[in-house]
Amino acid sequence: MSHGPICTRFAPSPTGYMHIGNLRTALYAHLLAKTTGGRFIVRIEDTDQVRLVEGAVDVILDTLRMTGLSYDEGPIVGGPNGPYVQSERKDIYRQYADQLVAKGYAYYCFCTQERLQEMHDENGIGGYDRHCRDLTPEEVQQHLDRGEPYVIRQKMPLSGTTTYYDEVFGEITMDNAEMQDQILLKSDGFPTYNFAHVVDDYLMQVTHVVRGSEYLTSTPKYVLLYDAFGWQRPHYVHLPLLMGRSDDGKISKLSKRHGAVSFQDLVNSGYLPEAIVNYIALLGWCPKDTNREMFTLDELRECFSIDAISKSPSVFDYEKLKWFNSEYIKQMDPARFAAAARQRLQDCTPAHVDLDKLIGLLQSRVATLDEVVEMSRFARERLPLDTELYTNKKNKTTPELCRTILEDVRPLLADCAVWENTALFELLKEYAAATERKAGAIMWAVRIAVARQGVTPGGATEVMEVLGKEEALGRIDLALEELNR
RNA sequence: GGCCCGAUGGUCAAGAGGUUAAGACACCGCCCUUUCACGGCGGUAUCACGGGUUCGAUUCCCGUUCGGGUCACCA
Repeated sequence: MSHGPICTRFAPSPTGYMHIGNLRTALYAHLLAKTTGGRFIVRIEDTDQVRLVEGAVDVILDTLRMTGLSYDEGPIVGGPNGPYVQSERKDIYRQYADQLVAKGYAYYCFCTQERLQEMHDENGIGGYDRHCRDLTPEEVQQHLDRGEPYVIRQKMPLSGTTTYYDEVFGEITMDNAEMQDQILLKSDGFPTYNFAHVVDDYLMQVTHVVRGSEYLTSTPKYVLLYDAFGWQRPHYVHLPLLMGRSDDGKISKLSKRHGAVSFQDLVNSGYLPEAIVNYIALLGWCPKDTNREMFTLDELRECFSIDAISKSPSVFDYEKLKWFNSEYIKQMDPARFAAAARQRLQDCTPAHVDLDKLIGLLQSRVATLDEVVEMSRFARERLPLDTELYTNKKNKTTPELCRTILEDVRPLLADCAVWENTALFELLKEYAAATERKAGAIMWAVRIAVARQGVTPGGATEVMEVLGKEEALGRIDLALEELNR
């Protein structure tokens, strides 16, 4: 591939949340650097003063910390080529923009925003007529003397083509005539992304630019900038986009309208960072020579490679994420799961409920931590019960049969000295044997009566144990009352 | 609309000039079982279309179609 150590960067703008597509970009950039023992840099691209969001940098850094995407240089930790926040590098960009103007690769533009607006067509697709491209130095000076606001634009070649090589997509060629004289330095003195990232990537010695493929067609403009400065172009690694399907079935770049698309959203609804990382790693990349799907970050660092990155976009599938998450929950250290579950349950669970037992039943049955709450509703309240639930084809139960069973079993349970799963199980089995009834039928009747919901975490005796003797018996009484009505 | 990119089941995907075209999720069925879940076994379903090149194309080339991206003082 390439010679010398690889250096990649993750350069998000602080929007206040970490989009899952951005996280995948960060992951790949991190992996590419780390598989080869290279450097990974984090740089904050906050040149849009209008869209600044308070605390947004923390969101980014917290996400990287939670996912384990460690970086060698970046905000707070610093590094040899800092600062790593673009708003703190304002002077640097101006200096390089001036250099470009002096070399004839950029020029001052004094056109008003109103004038620019007028050139946009009905679809808002604009063009700039290069009105100021050929202003004489005297004219420029006159405007400047009048104190008029200005921007600095890149002077694109008017003919010919520009070609660059992308590590994923191969050779990309664009007609120079397609490229606008894009703005490098805005009238507020801040650079645009188009300019700032080129300067920074050069100064920070980034060797591989990893980013989404939405930049595929604007990259020729950036390589022209490298050429103008006389800098060596970096390697480009454009990633296939992450897509979402909206209600009308249309597929497009994953965005908020597709649901929870930020890392924080997913974590808040009970997804584990490890599961999220594992899933998104496989969206657009596939390990060589293996069918394996479960990967820790360390394992990914060992087998990641650019040539296994796919070219075609992939649709984000919440079902598959859920599956990964359930696998990770099952593998979770029980104590850690218990802590997470307890946090969600303790405030809404009545005192008579054996929370530890309940949590123990839950771990192998939930796909997300949030499901812990929904799945234990039965323990929290006496749900409205449809008598038809007593009817079960397989166990051949009917409401009438269940009533008989419950009447029989109620005194036996009341006499039960040790209110514990195994003892209760034995008791009910003895009763089944004595009456020559199917154990399944007994269990069904009892489970429905005490849980009052069709799907429960655990069987009849486990449910009873969780509820405690008093509540369980109370519910059997209630069930009998309802069945005798 | 111009330009750029892409196309293997519903989704993620492996694959290769000759294969019974892997695997995973989802779905369906069966088994296990104390319900549910877990687990086990099995099943339905894919190479967008048309031309070439070739003994042979899903794989290579061209076109079409479809999908996506992009054309900002946003990144």
